[in-house]
Amino acid sequence: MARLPLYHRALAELEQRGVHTVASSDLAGSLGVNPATLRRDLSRLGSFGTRGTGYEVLTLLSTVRRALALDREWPLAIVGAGNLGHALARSEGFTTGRFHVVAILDVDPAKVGEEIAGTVVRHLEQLERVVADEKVSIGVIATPASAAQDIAARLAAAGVRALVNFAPVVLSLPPELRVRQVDLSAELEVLAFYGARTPARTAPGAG
Amino acid sequence: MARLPLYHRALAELEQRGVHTVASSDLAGSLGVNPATLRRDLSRLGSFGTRGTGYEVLTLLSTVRRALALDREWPLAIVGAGNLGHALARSEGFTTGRFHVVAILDVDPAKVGEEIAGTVVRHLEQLERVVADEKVSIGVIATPASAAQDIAARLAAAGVRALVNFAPVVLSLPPELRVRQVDLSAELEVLAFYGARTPARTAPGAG
DNA sequence: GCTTGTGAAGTCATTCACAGCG
DNA sequence: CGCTGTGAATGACTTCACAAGC
Repeated sequence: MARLPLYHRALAELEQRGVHTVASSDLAGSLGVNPATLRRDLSRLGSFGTRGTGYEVLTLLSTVRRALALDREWPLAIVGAGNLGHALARSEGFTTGRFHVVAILDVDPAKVGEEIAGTVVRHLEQLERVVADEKVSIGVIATPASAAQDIAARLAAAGVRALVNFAPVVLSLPPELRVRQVDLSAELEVLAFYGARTPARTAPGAG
Repeated sequence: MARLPLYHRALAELEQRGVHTVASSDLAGSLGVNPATLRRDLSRLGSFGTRGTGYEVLTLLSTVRRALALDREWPLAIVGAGNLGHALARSEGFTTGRFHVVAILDVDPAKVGEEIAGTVVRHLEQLERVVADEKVSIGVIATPASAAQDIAARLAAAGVRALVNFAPVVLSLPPELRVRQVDLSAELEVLAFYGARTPARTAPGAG
């Protein structure tokens, strides 16, 4: 369920603000989602709202958190210590909450030994050992496209169960491996596609 | 059509390799897509293959390229020169082909003046001017979540037509603006969700 | 014989709309 | 009354399957 993280974030924010209760229409509205969709999503979790009132923020938050399995630790390994690898290792998303970067790997000897956000870069040779030792469950591929398939296969063989792939290649892997593809140029290209179709807007301030 | 970039990449690669002709089943197979889906997608572009033979790579490539509007220039502005902004400005996806980073903006005076991949960081104040002067059509938001909505609104008002948002917030903007949301922690959370449901795999090498 | 292009069927997700409950 | 939870309706997209054409 790809919308759960969205709900999770919104609920965490409501909790911060001390809100106790929220109606599906309010929560959905702030997220640009149809209220019925939200209610159906939540009903999958078996979660109970109160008719006439809405959902209790605290209860719902912990239900969603448990559904997302954010009540346990998820050790990450980042492969590729280039621009992107650096940025990811330091990024809030990859260091906040239950995700922890436990290893960064690279082939380049010049990068090995470097410390990024408290983690020392190790040589790619050690991939299998690191995955086993650190019980890495999610691998992050931030290598050039040419290396990605090989790295993915090694991560898979080493026992990793899920991958986030930032390299612009379609990975072929055993189907039990969960893969999320994040493709920066594809995002831009999709925008170009639609942008070309949208009539040009008039200058700043107009309209 | 979110699959076009995929086709585009695969076709570019085939062209590189000097392949002249390709069948839908081959192209689709290498991309993990159903051949019928691929054929239907391509037929939307009005593109013609040859029955019994397949598609001519060169023709198809240029058709797809034109459909993606990659036959014109797309000037980008990156807002936020933190870890992610740096990485994006230097990343291949953002510098290759028809996308060009024409401006990088940040509030932090310490960052202003710094040169990243040939572009000098300017102060956020200049956003409106830069968008107009450089005819920026796509804005990239790489700021903290707290700043994103404000920046997005300014970019929109300044005349930008599409946004890629890396900040973990749902932006509320006029609907004629195309927005692509890229959310790193959401990707991880989705994997955690599925990962928790998959039975644990046995140790490396087994299976 | 091989592969495209596409009606028709099938699948999955979203949304409507309302009964049921607080 | 208001809001949830959910059958039923809708809609979007995918896939099948085959006639048409090289």
